[in-house]
Amino acid sequence: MIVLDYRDRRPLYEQITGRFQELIVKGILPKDTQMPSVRSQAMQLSINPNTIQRAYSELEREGYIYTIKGRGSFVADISGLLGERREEWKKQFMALVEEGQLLGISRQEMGRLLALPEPGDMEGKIEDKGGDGSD
Amino acid sequence: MIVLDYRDRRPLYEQITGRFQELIVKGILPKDTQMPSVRSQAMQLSINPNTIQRAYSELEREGYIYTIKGRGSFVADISGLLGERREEWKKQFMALVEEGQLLGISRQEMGRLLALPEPGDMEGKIEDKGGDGSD
DNA sequence: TAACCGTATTAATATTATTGATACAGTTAA
DNA sequence: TTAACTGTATCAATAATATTAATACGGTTA
Repeated sequence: MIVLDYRDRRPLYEQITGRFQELIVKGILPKDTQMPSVRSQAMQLSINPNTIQRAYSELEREGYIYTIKGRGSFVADISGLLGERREEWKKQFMALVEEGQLLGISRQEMGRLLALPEPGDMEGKIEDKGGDGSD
Repeated sequence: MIVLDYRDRRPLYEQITGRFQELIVKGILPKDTQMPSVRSQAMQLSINPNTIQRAYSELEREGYIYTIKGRGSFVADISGLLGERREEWKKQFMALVEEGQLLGISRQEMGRLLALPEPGDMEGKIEDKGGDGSD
């Protein structure tokens, strides 16, 4: 199910997380399927169990799997799958905040930007029958 | 003008770029002021000229200074740059905020992210006594 | 108890980032 | 031209970090 490529620049645990993400997203590993145990998977790939452990930790952090200590790890319900995107978003956000500080924009000022409701921020789900009719 | 802090986790060249950015943004180093030469600045700080060179490369890439080979490096005109950049930054920021909201991240949560103090966020090592900073 | 599960801690190692040593090239003035 | 400045490029030494492994620990189940 998993194949390692030692010509790949990426670290082993990253290859493994990527493969499992693919298998899970494609539905090949459905919700609640038990993942191979860290030891069996490690033995099968001839690497250290900790490397599998790290891959699984990542997968869990990103919401792809869940773990029951002593029992095993299982494929999570990814119908939402927002976890990964949120993490990526946070990274971007923090980077942008730092950049803004170099431009002389204080965090306080950023907070004010957050507080300002934007034009068109009024929960656009409300059907406004008196609108301009566009859309 | 520049002081190194060896207790600072950040690399030397990053400390240096940060200090100069501050000095330039605050107007202590006005437009067209000649920067200290890489060698003199290096000697003054007792570090390798290459470290200053790297800092200057960064500053130039970011538009804070310009260089004339063989003559020296000089403070660039940042009057437009800063306002322009801030506007651009705000656009990016608001766009990212909206994107985050689509991912289910509330503005309140974003505010909490802003509040987190970062490692190495303690600026203020520069002695700014209000002098004109000429040298 | 035994045989499985995941997890935490620490160390060895590989990779990358940072700084330094040195040589090269452009500008200016004597 | 030479001499004394300027920035720049290349490569090596070293510091910092990332990656993997060795090992021991605690939970679950039959």
